This record gives sequence, structure tokens and C-alpha cells, in this order.
Amino acid sequence: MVVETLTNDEIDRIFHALADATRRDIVQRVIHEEQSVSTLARAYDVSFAAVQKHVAVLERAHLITKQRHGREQIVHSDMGTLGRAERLLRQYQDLWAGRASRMDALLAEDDETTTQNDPPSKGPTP
Amino acid sequence: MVVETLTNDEIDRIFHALADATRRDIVQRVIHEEQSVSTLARAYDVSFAAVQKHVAVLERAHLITKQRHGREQIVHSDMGTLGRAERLLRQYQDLWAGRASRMDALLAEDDETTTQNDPPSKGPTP
DNA sequence: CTAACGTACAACCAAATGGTTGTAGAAACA
DNA sequence: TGTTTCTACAACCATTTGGTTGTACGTTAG
Repeated sequence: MVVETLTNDEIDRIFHALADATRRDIVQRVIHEEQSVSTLARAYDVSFAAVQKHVAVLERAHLITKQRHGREQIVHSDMGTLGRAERLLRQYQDLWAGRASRMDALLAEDDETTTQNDPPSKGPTP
Repeated sequence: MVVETLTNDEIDRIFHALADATRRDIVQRVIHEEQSVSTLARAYDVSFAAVQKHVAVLERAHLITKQRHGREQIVHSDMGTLGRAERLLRQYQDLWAGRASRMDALLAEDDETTTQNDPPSKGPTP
């Protein structure tokens, strides 16, 4: 499928998590270096609880994971999810570029026709 | 520079627009074939006004554009924006993959012309 | 001309979002 | 020990979101 192994809900959570500058910045920070939640919180102008919520949103999207270390919760990135999101966007672009026919074949699940390009299916109303 | 010309607000809007399955489906449809808003609306189980709002969200994110044709409003995709979003995600992955040095240089002074994604509030490394 | 269609937009509503403060518990430190 | 630090979570609030319905207006078809 065009959505790989991701469900719609998972994609929703990923893009929603990335639709906030603070959360994107958190992702960037922990990509660069794993940090505790309180260390992250000190970097922003909002309360600790607010940062905690941002981290929770990123965690629900599987963009980061937390690992307890003593009394601290260490946040580190989960690049696999980011990669899947990037690949999803790339697939849209591939569809837009010339590969539309092949993608259509995949989506339509019929590979018998060897015709390479033409507008075959008009309305795939799901 | 390699840097995109996207502001934080624009990135917010792009990812927010993509964080909804109906809107992603609209993007897919109009990538495949340009369609009027009412044609799109017939494909979903919600009201015409709801689809109109979804289209407006996508338009605000510059993922699609509308073009009047008689009494119809034809929706077509704007792949450039999608490409910029995909490249942004890939930059995160490049950062993770080890090309950190160049990204670090970018991130260190990200408030100037870069506008790729600047930290929302406080300084980067206090 | 009249009717139907496609669109725009306002008003309204329930639920989610993003923020706050406050309280409480577990771990580290003096 | 007692205190500070880090985390978790509840309660609350304002704003946004995603949906509805209703109305109005331009355009096309009969």
C-alpha cells in the first residue's frame, strides 16, 4: 500500500506531533543529544508540565522514547518513525512524478494489464 | 545554502494539514486527477461545507491550489510544498545519520536567513 | 425566465489542544 | 535525617478544530 505499514491513526499522530515548532525543536535536540525532560524544559519558555505534554505527544507518535535513569527520564529519538513519514511524503511525490501508472497498478491491485500509462480507473471511491 | 524558504508557521500548517486522513486522501486524489470541490465532497461521508474546510486547510498550507472554472472550483496539487516537507524530514534523518557537523552549523545560527526551523523561545544551549 | 448546481460564508456546537497551577511521590544529596 | 530535584498527574481555562445547518449568490441548464 501507499501507506506502508503505518495505519491512518499512526500517520495522524506523527504529523500532528510535527505540526508544532517546540515539538520539532525537541526532536532536533534529542537527535543531537539525548536529554532528560527537565533539561529539555529548561530550554523553553513554558512550564515543565507543558514540555512534559509535548514529550508525551511525541511519544504517542513514536517519534521519541523515554528511558528511566534514576530519577530522570531520558528522551531519545526514534528515527524509524521519522523515516517512515519521510518515505510517505516521497511516495506522494513519486505519484506526482511520472511513476503514477505504477503506483496506480499497486493501488488497484491488478497487474495483468501491461499498458504502461493511461487513465484507467476513474473513481476509486473507498 | 541548501536551506528551505519555509517559516515555522508554514511548516506548522503543512504538517497540521497532513495530520488528517481525509485531507491526505484529498491530496492523493488531486495528485491523481484535478477535481472540483463538489466532486471531492461526494467522495466522503461528511457535508460539503466540511470538505470545503478541509480544502481551505490544505490551501492555507499551500499543498493545493484552487482555480475557478465557470461555477466550479478546480483543486489541483502543489507538489513543491510537499517536496519541501519531505526534504525537511530528510534533513532530520541526515542529522541523525552522522552529517551532524553541517547541520550543527546551520542550527547554531538558525535565526537569520535560514528560517528552516528556529527554536521557538529560548536560546539553543544555555 | 426559472430551476438546479457549485460555492461561499456565517452561526453554532462538542471535543481536542496547549497552556497554567497545584499536589504528590520517588530518588539523590547535604 | 531533611531537603532538593525530577517526574507524574489532576483540575482548570482559553482557543482551536472539525463538524453541523442555514442562507445567499453567481453560473449553468432546461
